[in-house]
Amino acid sequence: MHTTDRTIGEAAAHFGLPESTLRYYEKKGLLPGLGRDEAGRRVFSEFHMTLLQVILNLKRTNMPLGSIRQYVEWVVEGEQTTPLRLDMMLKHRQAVLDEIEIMHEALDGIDIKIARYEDRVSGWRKSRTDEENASGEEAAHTSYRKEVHP
Amino acid sequence: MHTTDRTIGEAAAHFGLPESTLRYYEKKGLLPGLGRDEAGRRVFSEFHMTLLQVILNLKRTNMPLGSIRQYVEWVVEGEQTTPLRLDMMLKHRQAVLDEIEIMHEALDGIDIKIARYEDRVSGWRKSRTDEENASGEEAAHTSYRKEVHP
DNA sequence: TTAGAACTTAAACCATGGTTGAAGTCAAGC
DNA sequence: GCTTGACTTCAACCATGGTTTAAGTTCTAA
Repeated sequence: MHTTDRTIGEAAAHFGLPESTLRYYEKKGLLPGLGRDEAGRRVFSEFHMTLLQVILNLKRTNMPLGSIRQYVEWVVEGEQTTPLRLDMMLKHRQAVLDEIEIMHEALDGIDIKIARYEDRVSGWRKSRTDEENASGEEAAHTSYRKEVHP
Repeated sequence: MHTTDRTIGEAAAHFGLPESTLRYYEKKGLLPGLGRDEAGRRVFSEFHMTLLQVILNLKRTNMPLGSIRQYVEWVVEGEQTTPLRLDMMLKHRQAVLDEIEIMHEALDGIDIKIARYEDRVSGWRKSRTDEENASGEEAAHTSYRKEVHP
């Protein structure tokens, strides 16, 4: 039992997670070899704290818990799994970069909406007289309303 | 019934989604006013195709269906909801940018692992004689194995 | 006119990622 | 010695985002 060991409460506070999540992660095999003290309480060693940091990095990039578990199993198996881990991380990195690019593209569509809404609102400020300035989606919307409430 | 109208099969093919997902979206209120033909089949108008494109942009940026539904309801309510929609989109855009930044930071941690694994593998190629070159995580891993299998 | 493809509904089912509740144990301070 | 807080287990529950299944209808083309 090392001085750097932590209780579940301390580990949870450190990472800003509920204790229930850490118990759940252990149950899911993400924290292999997590010890217990004489009273049966979980002991988070420095290794497990480091591992948790890695797990959270993978989670924040949307790796499913099942894949994280595979990765952790390879870590436990030792250095002979290095090529497997390297391959997994390289693929994951590319998947994350792809995902980020897709989000950027989707953001472009959202920015167009923002621009249209800002124009509309500032148009309202310029003149409250011309009530008919629908365009784009709103035109489609109007025609939809014509069809449904003719 | 317009010439640009589509069946559920055509709409699904257009967006690369299963038909079941489109039915599910309608049930969840994401496709208000979706019509039926004489035989009771869904009719996807141009408005609904445009709306679906917007829905998918929001989804690809991880907006929950419940929020998308709120947005769609505001679209149906008309132009007086423009400020609400603008506010929602601005907040969402910032949330997406934040999320992308968090992913980039997590990627940095992953890149460090990749570098370590690549070093290790190329080290193996340089000399197969020195079997003890553990560092970082692997050192922690070793000490963990000492604790668990002493 | 009959088979097959394409659609319909409602309800059940599924995976993921947790959260919550009940009932109990343990160590420390009053 | 007794309460209080921090922990334990196990099972049940939950939300999200669909997918699947069963049973039935309808258009299309040979």
